[in-house]
Amino acid sequence: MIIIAALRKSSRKRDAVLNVMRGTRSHPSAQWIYEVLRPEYPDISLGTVYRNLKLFIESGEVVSVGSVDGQERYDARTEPHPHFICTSCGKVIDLDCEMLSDAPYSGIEDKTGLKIESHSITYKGLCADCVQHGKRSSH
Amino acid sequence: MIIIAALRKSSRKRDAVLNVMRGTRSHPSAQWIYEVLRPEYPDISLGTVYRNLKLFIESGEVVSVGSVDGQERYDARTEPHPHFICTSCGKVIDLDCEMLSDAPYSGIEDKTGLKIESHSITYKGLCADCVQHGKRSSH
DNA sequence: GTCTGTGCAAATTGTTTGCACGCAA
DNA sequence: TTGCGTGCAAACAATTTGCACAGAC
Repeated sequence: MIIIAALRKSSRKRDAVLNVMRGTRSHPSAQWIYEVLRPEYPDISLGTVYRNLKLFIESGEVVSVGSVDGQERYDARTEPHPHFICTSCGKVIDLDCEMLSDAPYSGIEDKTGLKIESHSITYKGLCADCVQHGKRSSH
Repeated sequence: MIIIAALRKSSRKRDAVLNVMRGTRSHPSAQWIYEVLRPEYPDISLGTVYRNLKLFIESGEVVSVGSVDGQERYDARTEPHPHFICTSCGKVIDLDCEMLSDAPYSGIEDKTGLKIESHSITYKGLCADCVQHGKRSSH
């Protein structure tokens, strides 16, 4: 599928979407990418962002972090790593420290008959900024 | 907040929503709950299901498992436990085995300044049924 | 010519909300 | 009476899609 990705690709806007994804640690939404690209590509459309994100997800170059406040958030760092989501401001932060060992798959699979392909760990709470500003969890 | 929940509640339909949630292990969507309740409450509306789910989430009696195929899925078992999501049929399964220790919070919090309030572990892949029937991951 | 990527706007879909009514205190 | 729970339908918002066109080959 890397081959497929290599075959089927390249256009200025498509590349730009991937570059934005790779150049940020903010785990963006489609809307955010759209707004970042508009200055340089004034005629880009949100549909294009969505279409290309979907392609990148199929090819494995981008991964979804889940949906925050109703918007899907994406990540171009595809090695599994834990995320922290601030329930006040919606910020998504990488927690590079402490990863679940990637071994337990086989044990679980043997017992359950499942075929596990990925896993994710997500912490929720208040980010440092929101703690400082006395924000409260919006739940 | 248990007190608040105890004060503000009780209506046949509201109780019915919570009972459905507590009586299933299927991690239902609002739509699913609605369809289960309709035989007994033919005039119940989807809005009521959503409104009451939101209340239960605020009171902590129900928790969201995340969104699967565009629909939010809920769980009345609120103690943290890992989930498996089948990327072919959308089934959500409890993995009672193997839970991340709940200790690491303080270590992470000290280093990062975050206030962690919850965490979740989610595995994705194919469930036993879909493996057997040769289904493929829809990604 | 064909094929692919795109803008645009319309359609779709899950969820929320405004309003009026009905019931219980 | 006041207040809360609800049905209903409209509103909303994120995402998808149909269509016509542009540009690469």
